[in-house]
Amino acid sequence: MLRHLDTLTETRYHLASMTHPTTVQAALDDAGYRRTGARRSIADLISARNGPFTAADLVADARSKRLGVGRATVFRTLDVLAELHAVERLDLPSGEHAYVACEPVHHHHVVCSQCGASRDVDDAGWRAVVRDIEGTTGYRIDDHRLELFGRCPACRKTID
Amino acid sequence: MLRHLDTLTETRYHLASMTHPTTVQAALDDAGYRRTGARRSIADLISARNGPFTAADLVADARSKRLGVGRATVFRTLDVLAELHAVERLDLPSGEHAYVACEPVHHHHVVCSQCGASRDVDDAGWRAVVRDIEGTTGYRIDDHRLELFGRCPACRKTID
DNA sequence: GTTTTTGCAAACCATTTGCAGGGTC
DNA sequence: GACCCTGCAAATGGTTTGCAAAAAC
Repeated sequence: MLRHLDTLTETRYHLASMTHPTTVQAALDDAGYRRTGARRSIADLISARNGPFTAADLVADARSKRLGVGRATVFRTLDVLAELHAVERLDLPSGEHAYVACEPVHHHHVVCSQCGASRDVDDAGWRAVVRDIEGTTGYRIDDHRLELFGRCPACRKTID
Repeated sequence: MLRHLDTLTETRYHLASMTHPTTVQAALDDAGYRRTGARRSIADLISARNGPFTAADLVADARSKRLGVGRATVFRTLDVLAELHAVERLDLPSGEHAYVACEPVHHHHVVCSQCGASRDVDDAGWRAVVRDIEGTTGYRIDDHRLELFGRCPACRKTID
């Protein structure tokens, strides 16, 4: 079952956002969804990606590989995966959505503004900040949305 | 020029997100945009709101007050205001955008998940967290997006 | 009078939905 | 065989755009 990653076009940035190839499919299986060709294809396409991707990206992937997977199914499957926390949904300023494969624990990503490589970030003082904010505002914070953008180490080495 | 706020329907939560009534208009003036009726109307509508609002909200406001302001103009003006940082643009999970009037300095908001009241939040340790993340990931963070949700003090006093 | 703005309606584009056929269990 | 899934195409809904008329400078 373990699939090799030799075919990846970008191999430099697996890092933390890289998920085990079968994790996505497993999430569907565990939740009792039927093992269909379309879902398997989509799971594979997601596993083959490293950085954030959009639904349109997957549709294009599926199309170029002639997998015969419809737009609607891509959206439906991404919806399910997001609900299962097999994938995290980001809200882009453009109004469209991006997704990243991830483990089902809450965490955040830094996305490179140049090459798009993403990394997970641990709670590093984050909890403390939330507590502090609760103290000064009186609000009891129960949810948040955090996205970080910047240049990754590799890109920073380039002149520009 | 100073406009009274007596007509506000919600008066409980001015708090920090409440901007001086003329701030929005001033931003347009300062940037050299023409003083038109439509822009003045929109500036007023924004100033009359406290919490986050959507473009559709403003369109509805304008319509109910028969101000004769078109949808397109609302969007165009919000775009300009966001660019001028007279308004902050939030990306809702639904894919639509919300806006909050704010001062042209970078800061964040806590939004009450129950009544919608919002407050500004100072940097309270936030900078430290960013520095820490830069240290552990090697990324040089130059932009971020942060939204906090929780119940405000007033709502927490209610049974549920 | 020139240039910017505006409103309208049509265009866009990501996402959703209705539905009949097809695959899974 | 029953029910779940899928693809297609049409519908949706927020946002944008083309354009001629209107307003600001």
